[in-house]
Amino acid sequence: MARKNLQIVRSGERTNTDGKPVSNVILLSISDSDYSSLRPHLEYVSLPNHLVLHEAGGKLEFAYFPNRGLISLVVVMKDGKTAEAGIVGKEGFTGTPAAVGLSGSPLQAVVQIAGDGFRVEVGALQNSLESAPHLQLMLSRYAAVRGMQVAQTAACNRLHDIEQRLARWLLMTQDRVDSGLLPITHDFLATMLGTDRPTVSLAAGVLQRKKIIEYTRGAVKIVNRKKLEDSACECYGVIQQYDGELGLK
Amino acid sequence: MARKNLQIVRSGERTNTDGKPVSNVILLSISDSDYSSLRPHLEYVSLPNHLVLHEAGGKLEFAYFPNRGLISLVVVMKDGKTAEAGIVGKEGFTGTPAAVGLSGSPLQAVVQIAGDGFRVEVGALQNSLESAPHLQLMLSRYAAVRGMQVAQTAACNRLHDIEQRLARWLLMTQDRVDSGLLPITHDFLATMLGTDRPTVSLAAGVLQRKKIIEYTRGAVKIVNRKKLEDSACECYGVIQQYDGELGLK
DNA sequence: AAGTCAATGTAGGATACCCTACAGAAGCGT
DNA sequence: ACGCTTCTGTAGGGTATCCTACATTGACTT
Repeated sequence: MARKNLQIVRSGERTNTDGKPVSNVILLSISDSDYSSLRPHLEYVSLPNHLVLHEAGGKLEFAYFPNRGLISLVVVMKDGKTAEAGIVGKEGFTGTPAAVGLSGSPLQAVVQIAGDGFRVEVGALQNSLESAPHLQLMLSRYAAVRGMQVAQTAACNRLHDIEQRLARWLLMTQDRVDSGLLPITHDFLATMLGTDRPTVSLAAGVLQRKKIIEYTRGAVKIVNRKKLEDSACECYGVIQQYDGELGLK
Repeated sequence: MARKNLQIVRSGERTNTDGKPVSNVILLSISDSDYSSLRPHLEYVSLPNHLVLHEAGGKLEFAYFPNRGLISLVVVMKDGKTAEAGIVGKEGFTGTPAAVGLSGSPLQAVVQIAGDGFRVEVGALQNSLESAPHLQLMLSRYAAVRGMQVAQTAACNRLHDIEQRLARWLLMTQDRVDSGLLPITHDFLATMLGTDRPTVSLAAGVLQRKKIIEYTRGAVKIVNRKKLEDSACECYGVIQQYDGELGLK
């Protein structure tokens, strides 16, 4: 059983200059030389619940590479309505526009499930990229894959009902946090799914009565993953497939 | 008034090896050296109505750089339902995944308004990119901007009603075809907007009675662009703004 | 001029969802 | 134990839109 520690040792193979271990998949996957050019600029940060990393429509200051936890990318309308356009876990990073020299983003980046990670100033990232072609490619590639996922989400938002979309969201989230217990309220699910809280409670109630999930105040537990996949729309499979193309999963 | 021709002369400054003039904005904006590495591979193609350039979920064979006309990127569900995730005119190109070394795309690319343009084999494009860093950057940047537009669309699909979305679509389309007369049927609008044909006819009828558009069989004419902008949701403005960040418009 | 096909007009029922409101329950601090 | 806040349960009316079906119109063919 002591062998289990092997994995922990591996994830500690890379650290930032403060000695904080890296488990972000992109940072682990790039070449040594590319990583070393970025490493001096990696600032370890904790990512507490509901922290807003970037305001919708604002200038990008930092790119974030999560180690753990989940960041949601949310479109915020003028009337306050919201809908999620993408989620980022340890397999990705936020601030994709910065990776191609753009300075703003219409998306709000908000911590949906607490965790930690590293942040880099956009300017420092862009400097590093000039001498780090492999990193450049990995970031562009991740951005392209997430673009496809967002496209699928766009159609899903239009064509599928709340129960399917809720199931899809839970599955995607579980994939990114490696846990069947998701600390999330109905209210925040409503923000993500672009609906209101009672509608979420209704849909969650249905899934709970089917013994697929269980939930209490502020946490959803996935009880029967198999059935949850059956409840989700095909969009989950499509998105998962293009995740796989990254070779990150 | 003869000076107006200047623009036409400019758009004829670049040609492919067959002497076909280029008016695709990306191809016109890149450096001479980058263009010359791509030029031998540019095959002139006409883009007739409803031609499918790429099937949803298939391998990418060609990237397309439109001169004129409009290409829609459409998500197709298993049950045949569809929703548009993005549109490409002369300001862009299709095949964004190919630009970062990926081979597939979940999106169907279909000609929505006839035109013409150039296509390049994905392999040839990827070869050219290695020695064309500026092109590489422009393609990645366009992909990133379109990603933001898709994100806005995703939220719009969830939060805004059919009349607003129809208005937005008409505005975005007019921006890309430089014409107030759009050859498009209600049926295809339904495919784009992720709804059914009667719903489109209803919404179009409302706009027509308000003297904002006029339509006959297979064509929509924008009569009052100002009012059309008032009818659209804020998403149009957001998308337009990020178009501007490219400096392409 | 008739025939054919594609595009649009329209209707009526079904339904999912939105919106608001309020009640109950669980956690948290004092 | 108490009060306060947050979270969830639930209801009921209103509405957009979906779905199906059918009529009508326009364009093009023969």
